Amino acid sequence: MSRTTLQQIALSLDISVTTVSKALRSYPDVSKKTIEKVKAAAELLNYKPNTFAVNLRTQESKTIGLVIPEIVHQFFSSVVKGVIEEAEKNGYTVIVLQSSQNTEIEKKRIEFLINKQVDGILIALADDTVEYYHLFEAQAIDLPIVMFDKIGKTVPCSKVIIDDLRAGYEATKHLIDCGCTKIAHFRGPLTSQNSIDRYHGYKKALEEYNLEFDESNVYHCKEMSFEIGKENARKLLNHRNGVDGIFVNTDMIAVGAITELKEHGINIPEDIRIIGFGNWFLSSVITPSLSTVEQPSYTMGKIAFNTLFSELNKHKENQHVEHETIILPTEIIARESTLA
Amino acid sequence: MSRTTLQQIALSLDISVTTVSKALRSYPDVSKKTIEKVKAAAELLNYKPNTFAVNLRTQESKTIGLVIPEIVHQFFSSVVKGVIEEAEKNGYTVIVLQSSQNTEIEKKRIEFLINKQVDGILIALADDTVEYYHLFEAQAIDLPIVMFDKIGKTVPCSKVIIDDLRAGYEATKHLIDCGCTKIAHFRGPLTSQNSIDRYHGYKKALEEYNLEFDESNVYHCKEMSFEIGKENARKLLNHRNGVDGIFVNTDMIAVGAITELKEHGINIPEDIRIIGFGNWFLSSVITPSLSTVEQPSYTMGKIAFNTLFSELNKHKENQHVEHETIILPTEIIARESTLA
DNA sequence: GACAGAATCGAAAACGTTTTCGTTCAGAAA
DNA sequence: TTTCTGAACGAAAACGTTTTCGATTCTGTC
Repeated sequence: MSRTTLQQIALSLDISVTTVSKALRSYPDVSKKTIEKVKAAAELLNYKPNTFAVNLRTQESKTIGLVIPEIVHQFFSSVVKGVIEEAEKNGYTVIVLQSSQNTEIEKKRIEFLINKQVDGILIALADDTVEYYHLFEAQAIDLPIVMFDKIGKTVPCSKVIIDDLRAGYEATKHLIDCGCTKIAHFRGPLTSQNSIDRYHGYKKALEEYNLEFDESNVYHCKEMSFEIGKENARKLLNHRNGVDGIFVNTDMIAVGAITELKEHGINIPEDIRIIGFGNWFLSSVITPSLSTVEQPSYTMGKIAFNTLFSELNKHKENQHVEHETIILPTEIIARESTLA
Repeated sequence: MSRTTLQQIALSLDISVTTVSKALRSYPDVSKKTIEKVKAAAELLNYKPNTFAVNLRTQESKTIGLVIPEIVHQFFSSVVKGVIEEAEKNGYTVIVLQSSQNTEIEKKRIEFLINKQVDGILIALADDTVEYYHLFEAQAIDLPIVMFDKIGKTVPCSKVIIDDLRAGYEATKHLIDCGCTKIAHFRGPLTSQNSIDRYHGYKKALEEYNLEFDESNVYHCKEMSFEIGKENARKLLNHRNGVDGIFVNTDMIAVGAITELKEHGINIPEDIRIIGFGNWFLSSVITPSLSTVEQPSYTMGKIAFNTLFSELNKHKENQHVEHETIILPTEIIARESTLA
């Protein structure tokens, strides 16, 4: 009752294992007649190649690793979906791992994938990752890496991202367009490239529209949680400083902020306008609904896989791979929280 | 620059490959001295066993498959997290696949996992799965299967679930306790075991408290979406029938319903009280916040993996495996939408 | 010095493929 | 008849482990 092997097909047709293997792969040096015979027998005996043996022989696993900071996360789970679907179409399997936004764990995950002998790695860095030795180690043994969303700018590999600076600029400009004159920013972790760029976009918009930039109106969120949003909203209320608009680094934080502000009797958007980032589902159903920046996740996953896939193929042909950086578009979604 | 092999360690110490292999696995028939020597050399040469070869030799992959209906889904992504973490602790890798709530795709996924030669399968069935031939096929080749959340009651395997009937009963009872006398139910797909059981729990509660059961107050949701919630809320308003409470099969549908009801000027909880199911994060931040049934997801993932893990081990020892059904507790979370 | 028994090691097979390189054989060309 | 060509097939090595079983060495005992 065990799996059919080439051996068994060979025996049943009284030919060699070699010929069976070649027939199934349609080698030119086996006659059409035997090819048909073998394929029929394989079908009949329900032959499925033994993955372990194939892997050992070909030295590849048709498997890639996908490392993300968090799994229970609308953006990342959506990326995962895109990657998995695209991988499936191309005969690849994906191993999903999470770094829990922690460089040390991220290192372990990479090492795990190296040991598992995956063919390539897709990764969105943890926010506190500032050194890339673990990635270089993978590259040293010729493992192709493609980064997405949370990248290290100095790592020599392909990248799939959005233009966070531009998006931050647009979000801030949206508040200005709605009449805000004193705009605060809830920024993300200091080492997160996304957060840095969105922050710069925020500053750029203020400058361009001749609004005063005041460092004390920038609130730091060490993590992307609802609680942090509430906490910073409280700080802002103590300090206030005439703020009439807030550009928040992430929807989840913005939702926390809105909740806290409402509890303190602040009217949104009348007293303070708010725009978030990411266009999470929950932003559309809270009261008031949250304006935000739509950011592609599902397609980012698909594109990330496909660039890795093409690198894998070039790699197999020993062709030179040119690293590319793909920038996906974002879009302002205006809702109640920024009504003019 | 390629990976170190047992061969190379053997050569460097002038002993046989056999001894190296045995030393690394601390066989009793190799001296302590050589064991140390070998382990030191392995460390020095940065030896990592070749997974492909190990798999082929041992005929196991230390990999399991996990099939869920949807990845971008708070409940299931949380299960995934639990499974992956527990797997990692025990040296297992997990391949995550989604069935998109579609039996045909589910069959393909199972077949894929069989071909990939995973050691076991964890699955939450698609809602429209009513035949289990694809699962029996896996079991026929001795692949252990553990089902969770969305199960087929007649499949002979271990299961990790909640008591949906009881939870449905409790949820309905909660509405009754809050003073509702005419309670509607938004039920899920007709073939989903969860939905069936919750529906029965609903009926049981009505009976026990002598409230009239009226089939026309049961609204059918073929899928678990926000839109379906709005749609059914609209139907309910047309029909109304004096309904003052709704037990909704899923938080997402409940949120859609609340949104629609608010748009029609219905006050919640004054006019109609609502309780959902699942305790999704968004339920706590919408207005009014949604009462719901807390349902373990992360722990369900952990426990599901662990039961599969123990079956895998028994399987290896050729021990008989006794199938068990583990029922995890649920809890009513009372919020604004059911204030008395 | 002989010998039993324990301690230590290694040869070889096996897992199931893929691919290189020969071999065979029929028929064509000489 | 001999030689050559090309089509069709197969033997064997290789991928890197693990494990069985036989061989060797060592220890201590009489």
